[in-house]
Amino acid sequence: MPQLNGGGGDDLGANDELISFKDEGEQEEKISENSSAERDLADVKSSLVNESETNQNSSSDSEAERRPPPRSESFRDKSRESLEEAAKRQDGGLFKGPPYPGYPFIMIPDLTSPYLPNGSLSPTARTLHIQSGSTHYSAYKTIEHQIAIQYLQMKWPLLDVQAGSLQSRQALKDARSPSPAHIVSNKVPVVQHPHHVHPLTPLITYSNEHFTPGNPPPHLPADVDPKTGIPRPPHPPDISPYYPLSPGTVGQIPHPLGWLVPQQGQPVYPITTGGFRHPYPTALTVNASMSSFLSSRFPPHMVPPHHTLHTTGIPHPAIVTPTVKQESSQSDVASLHSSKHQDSKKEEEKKKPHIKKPLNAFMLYMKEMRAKVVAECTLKESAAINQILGRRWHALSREEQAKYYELARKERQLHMQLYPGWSARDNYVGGYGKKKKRKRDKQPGETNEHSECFLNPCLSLPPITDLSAPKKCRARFGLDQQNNWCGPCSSL
DNA sequence: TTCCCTTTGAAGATC
DNA sequence: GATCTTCAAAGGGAA
Repeated sequence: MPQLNGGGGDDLGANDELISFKDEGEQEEKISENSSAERDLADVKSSLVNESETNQNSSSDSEAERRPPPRSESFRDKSRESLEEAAKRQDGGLFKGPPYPGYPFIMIPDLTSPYLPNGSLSPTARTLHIQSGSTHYSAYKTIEHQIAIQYLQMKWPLLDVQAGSLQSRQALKDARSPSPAHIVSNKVPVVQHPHHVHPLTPLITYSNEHFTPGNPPPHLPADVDPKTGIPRPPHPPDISPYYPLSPGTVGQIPHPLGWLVPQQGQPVYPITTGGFRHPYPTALTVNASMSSFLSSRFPPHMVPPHHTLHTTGIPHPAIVTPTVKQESSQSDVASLHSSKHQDSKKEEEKKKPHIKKPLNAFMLYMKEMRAKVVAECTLKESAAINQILGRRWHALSREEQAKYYELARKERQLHMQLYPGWSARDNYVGGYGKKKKRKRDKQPGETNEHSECFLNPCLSLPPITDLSAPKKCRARFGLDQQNNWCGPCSSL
């Protein structure tokens, strides 16, 4: 793992971000070997975390020591080189692989949520089933599969997938099959953490609808983009469980990390350039090299105002056009009472898309795990859920967290590629120092009336003693578990 | 309708 | 460099 290299290679590039790990020591390792329930493990780990936090000063394995030295090389320049190289390969008709091997850019909706409705991990989510077979695909899909294969090989060396082989391609295809038949033969289990879904498992997020074995998309040869030569199927009305695109709104290119948000179906970043129309809006996605390649050829500032939209004209969730309040005759009144400067400023603000910040590791983790926590618990309030997720985050192993840090790093990298001039400051409402919302300041050592709150019955996590709002117990336990409320809450 | 809550991490601003 | 502030997601709840 990168964070364990201690200044070694930086292939994964996440070692500069692993900061939240606590000294869990060998004890945790032993505990991890114990295959007891995840909740118990989380409980112990969380306890260890708390303990280590209190003894942080005495710990020789400080965060600073774990944190590898920052990268000396300009990551941006490095990535740009990779992108250019990838672009050249694409010009040649084939590109061997993405510069960011962490992106398969293929989605399987039915695997993106590995948890059963009751919150348990589904068997199919633990094992990637590969089935042999034969079929023929277009050259485009072959490229996509090669990318996926290479990605799989890199991420899961134990996965017996060979690029270029019909078998592997078919395996990939069949892995997306909704049919239980794909479980029958040539199963290739993927090593995963015993008590957590491999964060990258959802990367194999094919759309079974598009790649049903033996059912090649009939629309493939029907529509070919005259510019790119890439088959461009019409957008089936029921094609996307993620993108509420109307028929004909083809071309939205989901974010490579869209698998992380399968339920919301929100690709994080749009391709701000036009001209590229993807034949598989949901099943196959363009990789970072492709998107960045396009972005590099058509930088955002060269894109007319419609760059806040996809080529389809569908605004991307990552770009939120500032909502302009519809004031009746407001324009007339405003024009009378405001200066031209103010008008122009407002217009700029209106036109300026709101490019959201890239998600950090924890945000990515939250997006993936929120549904599970909601399913496991009866909680509904996000504040309470986030508390649980925060504790679970600390309970994650280093390796598991490292995956999210790596993804977050790629998020930032891609974001930087797509929006070179963007700054987090752009999203500051009212500028720095002018709080948009005032947060409640916690006084250190502040005792709260919720210290009576005890073990969370949902997650078996250590007691949470920093509850501060009267609605905490209600949020945490729900109305149907008022017997677990603390005294003050019960008396409310 | 808008903001708060709540979490962690990243990034910018300030001292 | 340390500290502070804001924002990113989420959705119920409060104002």
